[in-house]
Amino acid sequence: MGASLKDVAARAGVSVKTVSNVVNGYTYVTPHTREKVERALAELDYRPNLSARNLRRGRTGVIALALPELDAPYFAELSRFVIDAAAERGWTVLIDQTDGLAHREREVLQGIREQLIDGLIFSPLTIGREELAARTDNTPLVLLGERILDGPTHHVAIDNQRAAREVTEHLISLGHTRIGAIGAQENPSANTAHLRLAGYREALRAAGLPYDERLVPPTGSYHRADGAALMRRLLELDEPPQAVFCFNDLLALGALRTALSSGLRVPEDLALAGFDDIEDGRYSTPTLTTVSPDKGQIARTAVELLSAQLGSVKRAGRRAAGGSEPEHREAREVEADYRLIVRESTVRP
Amino acid sequence: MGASLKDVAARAGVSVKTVSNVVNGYTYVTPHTREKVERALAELDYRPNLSARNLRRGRTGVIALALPELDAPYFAELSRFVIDAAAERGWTVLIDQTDGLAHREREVLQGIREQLIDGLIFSPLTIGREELAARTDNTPLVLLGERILDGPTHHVAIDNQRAAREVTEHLISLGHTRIGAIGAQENPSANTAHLRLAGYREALRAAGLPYDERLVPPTGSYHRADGAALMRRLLELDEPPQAVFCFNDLLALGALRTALSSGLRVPEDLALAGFDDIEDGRYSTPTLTTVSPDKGQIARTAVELLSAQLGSVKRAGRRAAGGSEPEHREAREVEADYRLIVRESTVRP
DNA sequence: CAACGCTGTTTCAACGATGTAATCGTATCA
DNA sequence: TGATACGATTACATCGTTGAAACAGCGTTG
Repeated sequence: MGASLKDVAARAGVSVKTVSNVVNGYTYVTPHTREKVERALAELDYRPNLSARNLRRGRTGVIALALPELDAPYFAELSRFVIDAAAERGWTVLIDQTDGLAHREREVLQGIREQLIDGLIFSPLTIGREELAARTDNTPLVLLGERILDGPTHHVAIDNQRAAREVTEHLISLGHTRIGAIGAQENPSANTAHLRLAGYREALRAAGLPYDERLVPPTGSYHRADGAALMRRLLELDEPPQAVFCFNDLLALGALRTALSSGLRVPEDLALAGFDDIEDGRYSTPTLTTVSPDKGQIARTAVELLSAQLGSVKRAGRRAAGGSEPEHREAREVEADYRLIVRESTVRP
Repeated sequence: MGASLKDVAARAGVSVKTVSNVVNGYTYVTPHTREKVERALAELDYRPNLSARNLRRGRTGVIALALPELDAPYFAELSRFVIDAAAERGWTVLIDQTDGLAHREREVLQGIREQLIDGLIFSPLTIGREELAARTDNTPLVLLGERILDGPTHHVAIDNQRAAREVTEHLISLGHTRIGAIGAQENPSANTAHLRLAGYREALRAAGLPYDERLVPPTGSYHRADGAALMRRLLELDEPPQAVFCFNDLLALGALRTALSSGLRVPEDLALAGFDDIEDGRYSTPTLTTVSPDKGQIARTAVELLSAQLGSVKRAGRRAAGGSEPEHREAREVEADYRLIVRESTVRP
């Protein structure tokens, strides 16, 4: 397979290092030599051996993106943006699926792939503050979507609470007074769920509406099936809700399915709103009112934050003997943009 | 950062190689030594440096999965299965998005990541037989979904033509005589599209129905938007179809959206069928009749085929001097299972 | 008891690339 | 003309790991 620097050097009649210099754009090389080398490079179709280069340089050019499930559309869409943003910096992305399992998330944090990756973008589901603090691995890290406070960790997220509040206010503005929510979670580490719930309650309170627990059935996960099941429970109530805010679009699509097959008209009999703005929601019937986070911005920002950390990490080589104190750059919390998008599921055009 | 074998060896008071032996489960190590070493390993939290290991072994433990778009649900779902199957073998998956662009697909084939990956699973969209034959890189390769004949390439696919025929037969069996198809492609390399079209025509012919080109508008891509647009064109015909077979579920969901918002009832006024069985189609209203390829089987088979090739590739080391003839194991074509799943979009329950 | 064959461990070299320092050649200047 | 500076190239060590081979110790065997 691939030719090595040695092969190229032999062919060009120069030393290995000179070839290396040409490859790396070192300044002091005679045009004549450079040309010879470049011809040899081309003839042998030289490709640097990344393992070797990484071993020497202490960098791999690969970052990991750890997320719960690749087949949840939100994450699939986000991944695409992350991969694109990483590609712009010449990085390759490797994907780790945690399935939202605590032990898998812990493994990711502890750096299963430590030696293979330069950095980690992590969208946690169940991991909490303590686990994060207990992290010993010091691969640069950027968290997505979770606002885990007072940690020394960079993260990117939208203001979930405010967004949730706006959705709920929108439902209230339509005249609904009995508004349900699907997606509350009992796991105390499920930050996102808590924030969205808080936003929902805030809006109710501000409007002087009561908070009725029966309208907020908890769930463990956020798939269509959960949305469908929870909606069924809501419809069984003596006094079902007139509107429901689902904490993500998958839940909303599941709920929509239940509602429609129960003979309800949406939005006439029941208004439905989601969160995430996945593509499905733009083609469902009715189309889905939702919160649209700027996924491109989130991805780009995450990659930038990673890049910044990478810059300040000293080259591998021999680790500074004894120096074990973790670097304490302060964590940057970046707030990404979002928009409330009103569609047919809450307002007939 | 990470401790190296050297550090561990020093701590345990043995040679580096002995530590390596313990790490790699070499048999002949005294329980006593082993224990000492293991303690040191644990104390220093040793993790092998993969770059170094790979450099030495000529393997990286990473395979690439190249596909058009991660955010198309079919590919997202498939990716999850591939990642899982790879994980069982201790491999990590790196994802390459080609966007179905010919030049990106060519790059993938020529091995952009050559030095980073041990193997490639590739789901091409536009690449044809010639490009495949022109491939110089000899990283083990498995193709997905495309039946590119007489190439020396392993591949996994379902029998697209037969499946398409069955879908069409199903529509015919419902009594429809004017059946459209959405998803035909003009690009001669778009094998899958041609096979599905062939299956469709085969069914028509067998039933003695005429093939009407106007009912089969071509498209360049397979997104919801395309399905929606093409459906609009079909509905504008003097004599619109009574049933439409869409070559994938995204097209079908787009078409469904157009049909419903045009006031048609599905399936009463228009029957719709898709292909791929993505989760969206199980929660749409109506739910979607579709062909369900066994994605798990496809993924596992692809990984197995790759594994088999890897086994027979000689360790890196110095490439056999001069020996440049490509190995000619014959290509294995594996046919994966699928099922026709009839749902509400063709038959009211 | 010498030769042999095990087990257990070590030494050495090598994978391919690159940083450091040394070297060589030529032009410049006092 | 000899010292000096600098441009261009090279030798060497090194990153962390592992295969090959050597070696040491000890029990067997003819």
